[in-house]
Amino acid sequence: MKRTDFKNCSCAMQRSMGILGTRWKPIIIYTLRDRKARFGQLDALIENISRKVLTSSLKELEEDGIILREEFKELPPRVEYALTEKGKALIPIMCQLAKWNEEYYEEPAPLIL
Amino acid sequence: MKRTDFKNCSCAMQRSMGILGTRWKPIIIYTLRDRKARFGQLDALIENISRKVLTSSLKELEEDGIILREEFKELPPRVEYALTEKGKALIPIMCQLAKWNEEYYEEPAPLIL
DNA sequence: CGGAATCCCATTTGATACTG
DNA sequence: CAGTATCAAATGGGATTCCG
Repeated sequence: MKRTDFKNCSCAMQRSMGILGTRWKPIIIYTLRDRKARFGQLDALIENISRKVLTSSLKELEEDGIILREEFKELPPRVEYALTEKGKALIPIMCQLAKWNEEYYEEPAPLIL
Repeated sequence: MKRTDFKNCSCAMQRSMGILGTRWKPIIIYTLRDRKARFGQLDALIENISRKVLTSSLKELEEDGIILREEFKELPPRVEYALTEKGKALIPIMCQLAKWNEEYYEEPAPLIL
């Protein structure tokens, strides 16, 4: 069963995971919680993400109605990504998820070299 | 970069995804929100999950301090899984995630065959 | 600048059968 | 019952190059 098939499951949680159940998508949404951002900005803001994953994730999130892609016909080209209402509804949830980690996170012991 | 490497990132959201950023783990946690459950119960309650994925997910969630595995020395064997405090702290978040989907979910058009 | 295209590897997920 | 073992397949992910 592929992930996107989850979207039509009878369980709401499974449907949510059909949209969000990857490593990077929640991070992208979290990054857009308080700003629009251009492709290059997202690439810079999100550590370690590759352009390919960023591209495909943005496309899928757009298809799922989470983000909006706005293309300006300029030179050099400019594209801005922002959350839709449906996406904005996820902001508090994403923030709680980050906060949850901070509350239970234990620093890894520093390596002595 | 593998998912588990996320756990030591500087970004709290990335660290959360290092623990939860898969299809099935949030669903497992959600299923345990109001009950303990045995392995077989989880397998039955969670539609379409395979035993292998269930096994490995439970093991990792235990390592990450999200769930507790209690093994009873009986015959036939009995094992119960329950959320830890750290895991319980995720319950409201998981519930909001399910609720989010219900609010924005549109029934797929029925197929006419 | 914002991708798309290509190539390739790693990880995740899955089906099935078997075991203490 | 609660897993393992095994094998296979899908998906995710990354590096690099190219283009309008």
